[in-house]
Amino acid sequence: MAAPDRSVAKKRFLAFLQHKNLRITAQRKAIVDTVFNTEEHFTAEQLLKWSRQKDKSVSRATVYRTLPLLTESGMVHEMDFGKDHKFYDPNYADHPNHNHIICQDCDKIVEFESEKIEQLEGEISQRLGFSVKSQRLQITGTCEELKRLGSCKKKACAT
Amino acid sequence: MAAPDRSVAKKRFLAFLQHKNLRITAQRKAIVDTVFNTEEHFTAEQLLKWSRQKDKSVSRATVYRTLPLLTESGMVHEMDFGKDHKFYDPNYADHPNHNHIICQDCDKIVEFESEKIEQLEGEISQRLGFSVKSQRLQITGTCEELKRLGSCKKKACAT
DNA sequence: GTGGGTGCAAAGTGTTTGCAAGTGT
DNA sequence: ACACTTGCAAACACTTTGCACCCAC
Repeated sequence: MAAPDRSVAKKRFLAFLQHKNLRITAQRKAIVDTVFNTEEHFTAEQLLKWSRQKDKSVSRATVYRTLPLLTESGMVHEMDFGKDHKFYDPNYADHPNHNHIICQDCDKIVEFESEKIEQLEGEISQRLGFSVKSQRLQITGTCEELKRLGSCKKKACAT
Repeated sequence: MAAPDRSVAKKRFLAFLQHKNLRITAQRKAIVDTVFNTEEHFTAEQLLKWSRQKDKSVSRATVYRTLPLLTESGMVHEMDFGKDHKFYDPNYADHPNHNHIICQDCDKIVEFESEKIEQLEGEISQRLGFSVKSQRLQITGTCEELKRLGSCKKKACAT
């Protein structure tokens, strides 16, 4: 449930592989299935764990070698919040310009889109003599839960 | 030249140290002088190099141990653009809410402030149930030089 | 059959830390 | 004096890579 048109993104990625004469191996299949079956942001390590549940032969190296392909294809976005590991976001096929807000306590990440902000970004970049290639607005804050309860549910659950 | 009120930031930082019962050693002095004598963004490694020009006894470890103090004091901001190392920005004493745009080729970083964006950020965060603690808008793009010449001056010079 | 792909373990990279000696206050 | 600091090098965490075998096309 709650599965948007992820299958489209998946197909696009497989096409991307073929187009580059890259092979669709069992390991890549497991990784790709995993990526496009979740709507959550994930880390390399999580992806490894999840993929291994589908195919135990998936190695860490293959995950790390596949991740750049996923981002290169545009189907997945790499996000660096300054934490020790990067997060990957499989929702870029549908929403290529969304932004993120992350709770400083529980790492909860919420996505949002704002045309106004996009527009402002464009104006400012132009004024400064840049062409925008990508943008990311990261807001760090405390989510309501944290404010009210002193900490977030998610923190307790996040293993 | 082009030295704003950096001396103020420096004094504030030294006061911050005293307030925490931390000592003003020769090494810290060299590091702090370096930080507040530049208006450029720098990396840990650059800071080490520059500081050593003032005091050869400054070690990498001390730089890495001092950096968190600088950011904790609020006088310096840590920025993670997803590159392999972090950048530090000594301009936050004056402009606590500025944003950055970085050239994907030459790493040139330009700062800008935008009240409108700040305002939008506040609105959006509230709607999503967050309280903003800090925000950073990072735009990655190509600077005019890169577009016109195929690469940036700065890249050639950056050693 | 062949060129790309894989797992493994070793190597890298930026950053952190344990320790014994040193030093501001 | 005492607690904070330091440099050094070893340790870390995440990611990348060399290599010999493997397999999708």
